[in-house]
Amino acid sequence: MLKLKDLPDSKILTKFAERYPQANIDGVIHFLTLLRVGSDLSDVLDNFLGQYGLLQGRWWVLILLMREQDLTSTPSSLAEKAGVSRATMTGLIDGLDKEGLVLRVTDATDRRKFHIKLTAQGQAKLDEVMPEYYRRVDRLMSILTPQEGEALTSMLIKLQNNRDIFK
Amino acid sequence: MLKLKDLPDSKILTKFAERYPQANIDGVIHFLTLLRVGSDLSDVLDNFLGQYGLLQGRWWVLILLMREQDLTSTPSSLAEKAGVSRATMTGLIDGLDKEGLVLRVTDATDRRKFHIKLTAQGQAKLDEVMPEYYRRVDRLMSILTPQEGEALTSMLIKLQNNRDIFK
DNA sequence: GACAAGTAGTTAGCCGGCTAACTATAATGT
DNA sequence: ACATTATAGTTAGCCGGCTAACTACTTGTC
Repeated sequence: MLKLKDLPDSKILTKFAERYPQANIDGVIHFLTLLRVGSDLSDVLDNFLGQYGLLQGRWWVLILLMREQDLTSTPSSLAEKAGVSRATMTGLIDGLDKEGLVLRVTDATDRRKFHIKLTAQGQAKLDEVMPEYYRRVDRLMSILTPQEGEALTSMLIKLQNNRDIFK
Repeated sequence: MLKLKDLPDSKILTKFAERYPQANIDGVIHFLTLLRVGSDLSDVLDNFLGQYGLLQGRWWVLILLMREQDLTSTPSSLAEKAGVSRATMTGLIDGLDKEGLVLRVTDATDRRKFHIKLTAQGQAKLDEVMPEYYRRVDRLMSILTPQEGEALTSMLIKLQNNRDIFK
């Protein structure tokens, strides 16, 4: 991804505008800024989680399990909720299982299925990570006023809902 | 990445709030929404570029070259501007070179260097992609008013500049 | 109750990032 | 001028995604 500081200056924009007169420059800048900032913040989050031996994928699995009443879910359901393929979820669960953070339990009535359960160690890992995670997100986001935060999310969701237009 | 529809509901939030009382829930939702929408829009862009045999990495290289006065730059400079490692840039240039979209020219005075030049085919590829790209970005972003777009970018840049706080 | 169709999970192999280590060359400092 | 340090680019190998193909099992239909 391009870096923010390399967003086009006016001389370059003119060159592009001559060749591609239909361009809506402001829209492009807003679009690229969104991609860039999203990607950078994602990197920052991965970096933070890495200090605890986690990455976004594994961390989500633990959180999704903690959300469940009985701390249990299935690979398919986890994949769907985490927004990754079932194949990827197999790998995530393998890793978490190996580290003892989750458990694979066979289903008595449907032998195709597994139940994935958050272990005490898994919960302990979350208890280690989450307070610090919340603290840092709070510090990051507190640069925006609550009203700005609401406005930001509302605009993002508009774009999200509008994204099929791009296809 | 988690899906938007799986942002926590109030029952789940209560559970998390009890265990992690320091959490600023609104901040977390704004943060996660930003990551999610950024990632989804990035996927949409890749998907679009894929229809032309490009991906974000390669596409950026072509654009960065077109920005140059003489359509020429060096691998290091391209890597820096595109925000990827030099190793990754080697691979991107390999691919573009093989397809005839760019050219590697040796430097007469410094034999460590190459000059990477956009070829006529490379320019033609951009001429094929860019008008449609601008059209689609315009359609996507036009869901926001110009004022909203400005506000969005201004907030994103605040977050971007604040991200070291996360480390 | 047998067979077709559907579903859960895994495996294999690809892809585009990354870091670290390497080669070649240039610049610097004593 | 020569040794050291720095720089440009590449290579090797890792990692976490993906899709497609596969196995095992269940469901539904005749």
